[in-house]
Amino acid sequence: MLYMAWEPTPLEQIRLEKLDQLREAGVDPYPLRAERSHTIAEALALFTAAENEELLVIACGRLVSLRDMGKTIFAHLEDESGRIQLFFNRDLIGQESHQIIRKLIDLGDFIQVSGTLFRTRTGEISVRVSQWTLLSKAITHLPTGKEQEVDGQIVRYSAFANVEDRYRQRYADLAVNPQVREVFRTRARIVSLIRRFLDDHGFLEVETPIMQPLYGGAAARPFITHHNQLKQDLYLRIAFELYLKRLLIGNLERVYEIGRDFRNEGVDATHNPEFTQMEFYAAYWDYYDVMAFVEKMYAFLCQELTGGTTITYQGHTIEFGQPWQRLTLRDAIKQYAEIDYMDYPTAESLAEAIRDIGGHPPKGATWGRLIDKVLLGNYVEPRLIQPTFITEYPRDISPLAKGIPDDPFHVERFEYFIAAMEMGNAFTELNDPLDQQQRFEDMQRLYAEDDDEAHPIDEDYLRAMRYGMPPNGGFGTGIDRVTMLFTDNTTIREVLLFPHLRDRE
RNA sequence: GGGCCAUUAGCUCAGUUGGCAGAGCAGGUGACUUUUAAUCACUUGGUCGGGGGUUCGAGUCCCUCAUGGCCCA
Repeated sequence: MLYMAWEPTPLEQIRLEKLDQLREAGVDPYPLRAERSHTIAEALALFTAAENEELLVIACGRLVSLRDMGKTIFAHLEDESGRIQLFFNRDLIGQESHQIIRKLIDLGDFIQVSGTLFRTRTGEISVRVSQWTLLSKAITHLPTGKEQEVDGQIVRYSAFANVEDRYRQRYADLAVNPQVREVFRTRARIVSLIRRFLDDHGFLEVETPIMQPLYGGAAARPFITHHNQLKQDLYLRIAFELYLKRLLIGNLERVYEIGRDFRNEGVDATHNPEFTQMEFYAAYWDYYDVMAFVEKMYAFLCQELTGGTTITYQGHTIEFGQPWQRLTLRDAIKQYAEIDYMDYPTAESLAEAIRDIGGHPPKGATWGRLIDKVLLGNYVEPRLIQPTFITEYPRDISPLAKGIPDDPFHVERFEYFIAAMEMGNAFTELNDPLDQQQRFEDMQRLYAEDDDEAHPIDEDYLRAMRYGMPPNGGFGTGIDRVTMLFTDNTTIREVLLFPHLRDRE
């Protein structure tokens, strides 16, 4: 991001003058320490329980409304837990202090107040402020207008809604839009629940290199960086797969990692250059075991997050309370595109069949790529609203998955779909080192050097495999998309705190 | 990569066939002894995203660039 030198706006100029006046009045606008006895939610709960007008609280937070009535001033203070009304009276806090609030305190300032709780005439629980301190003066006013609470709902009359500005200044977005804070609380819960679920099932959390001498494990272009002292180019990882499977060779039976992947591709509603991935691998599982486990994991997530077995996503009710639909890729395409791709065993004939149904096959696409990107992506994926496993994928786009016996075309791989989004990918992992070597060599023949599917051959991975890898099932899923699903968001930017945007001058 | 849409005050937005750039909130000054979008009076605030063009005259029409959004590949 490009940072312009700061030129105070006229509004900021006024706040800067107030800052000087505060200092002249002996008020430190940025004191070292604060004190708090209760969060606002705690204070409200205590008072609601006992209606005790002796209860003294010290609360801290941001001023979100200010109504100067003359001798008395009403305000609302917000902390992360909630908001409470403040009642300032000149006779209680003294004339000078009263005057400072009226003249030098603004919306957005952080303050600390102490006082007892009471109900106003209209019944709102409020702090009868006896002392207050400025904790931090805001120079720039927050981008919000007035708001009120109606039946527990906060109604805004001038919300901060410009998408671009919200992402570029997420701090301001978070400060004024509580529902945005809630999305990121949910995201944190999802990560924590997934971690708990895996830990409870005997998985070991590990960390593998983000900067790698070779990249692999997915079809994507990497970012390249350079180590100066070692004079070595390094790739930011596009997947964790090849490192996690090395650990199975090392007799660790169940491992997982939650972390950042980096893919040098377009930026759109579902793609950010860096995103959060979870992958796990379990020895002695096949991809049927993985399917059963994933169903359980989602049922657990849904139960913990919602208390039930369903969520609503963009008006659709998504059900996690029963086994998911399972459909082979071939049957799914027969059903939704009315093509049996086994009738068209070459890329050329399949491309022709796709054109016949009005599709647009990209030039030079392999057989597997046509099935995956065109038939699955355009005809099947948009129809898969309820959780669905699509199984048995073409071999030429799945070099790390084990083949299906007596089927030269397919491998034991599934992807799963929820709400028409591709959510993740899994295989019965290939553990035959010689077959793996053959697959890598086939990929090099099939795909040009600059193709996403083309990868350098990882000789160290093949060496590792020759020591013996237990049969295993592996799984990967995007945490960002899981978060989109459970927070009912349609763009990845809404679930990333700081989504990537172009520089702006 | 292609198409469409958007960009106007700090925020949210109007702005007619091309004819003096507006509103609400925020801000400022003042009034007000418990208000709830407090209210009332007065009031400040603009490189109309940048650049170029057409025109007597452009927020408005044309070209171009930037950023963002949506759709397609």
